[in-house]
Amino acid sequence: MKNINASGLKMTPQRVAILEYLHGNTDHPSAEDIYREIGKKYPMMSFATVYKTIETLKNRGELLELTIDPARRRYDPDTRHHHHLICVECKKIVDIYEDFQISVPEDHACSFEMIGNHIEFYGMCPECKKRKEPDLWENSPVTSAEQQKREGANRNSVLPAVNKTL
Amino acid sequence: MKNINASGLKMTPQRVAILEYLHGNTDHPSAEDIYREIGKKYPMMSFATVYKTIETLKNRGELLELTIDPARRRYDPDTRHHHHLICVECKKIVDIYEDFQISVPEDHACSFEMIGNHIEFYGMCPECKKRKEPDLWENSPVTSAEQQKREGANRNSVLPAVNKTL
DNA sequence: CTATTGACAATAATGATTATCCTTTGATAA
DNA sequence: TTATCAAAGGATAATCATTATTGTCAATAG
Ligand SMILES: [Mn+2]
Ligand SMILES: [Mn+2]
Ligand SMILES: [Zn+2]
Ligand SMILES: [Zn+2]
Repeated sequence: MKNINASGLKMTPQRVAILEYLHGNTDHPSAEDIYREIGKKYPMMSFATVYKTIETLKNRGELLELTIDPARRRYDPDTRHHHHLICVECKKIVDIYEDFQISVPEDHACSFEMIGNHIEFYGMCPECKKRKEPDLWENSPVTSAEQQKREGANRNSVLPAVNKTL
Repeated sequence: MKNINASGLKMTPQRVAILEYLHGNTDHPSAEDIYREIGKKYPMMSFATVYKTIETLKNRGELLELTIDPARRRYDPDTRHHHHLICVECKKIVDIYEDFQISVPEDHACSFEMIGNHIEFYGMCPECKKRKEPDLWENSPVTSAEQQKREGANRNSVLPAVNKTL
């Protein structure tokens, strides 16, 4: 995501805003995250413009599309090779820059020509861990509202497969 | 995915058909793949039934939802912990059962409680490799139709991020 | 036999993403 | 500076996958 005004693409206020928002951002935002955040400063911005700019940046190799969340695509302005640790509860994503030297043995690779890899780590962030702890210490039954919320969060879970992958 | 009629869930012709299709299947099919295939034998089957059955199986822990393909969800009846190797060209997915013993060092894990991980390997399958080779040996310019097709395939690529991840 | 329940099909609704269409604007050079 | 024009933006319609709703039916309990 280097410099704000890279060569070759026409700079517009909208693009500057998106690039500024993305620059150094480690939140792995969705298209809507980008749209919503920038909308605060530039309410006239169209959602279509966000999508089109994302597409442009992807094609230029300046933005990665993460396929971690089944509900929506997330984007990563850090195009260096790295991995991700995802909170199965709140869906927070943190970068992992370890180099894991993994490689598939020839005999298991089905003659594929290897290009790369990406590891998704699943876990629970400290905040979510704390938020769930109380249940273990309370003997009061959860209210139906709380239960509802919890089930809902689970149903829309970013990582349904993940919980089972363990 | 064990026995067709596991305890607890009512067996119906539709479910039997889906379970039979899924049993031992290593294609990681999408909901539509399942619907289309089963439709050959049972044309009266509803798409909604496929989705509901998928949901049921997921909840029972007998089916994993893969978030590998940004365009659609894919399902895996093999719930054992394993990884996947994906052809960036044709999107074929093959299972990798190696145990990679990877773990994030404490100081990089942001105090997350680790739950699991999943590795996506990217590569090109032998068939796709062969299908692309000719270009290297031909000096004839590609036709606009061929070019179009190639770009189209790239635009809709299952793994746009992947090519860049390298 | 009748009520209950779970599953089905049909179909509507949602939500994210993409496409279309017309207007505006940034960059270039006369 | 101004004319030019392709690129970019905005509004909005269309798609596509997925989810929700509704009425019907069949198996089963009582
Ligand atoms: Mn990242
Ligand atoms: Mn698999
Ligand atoms: Zn969390
Ligand atoms: Zn292939």
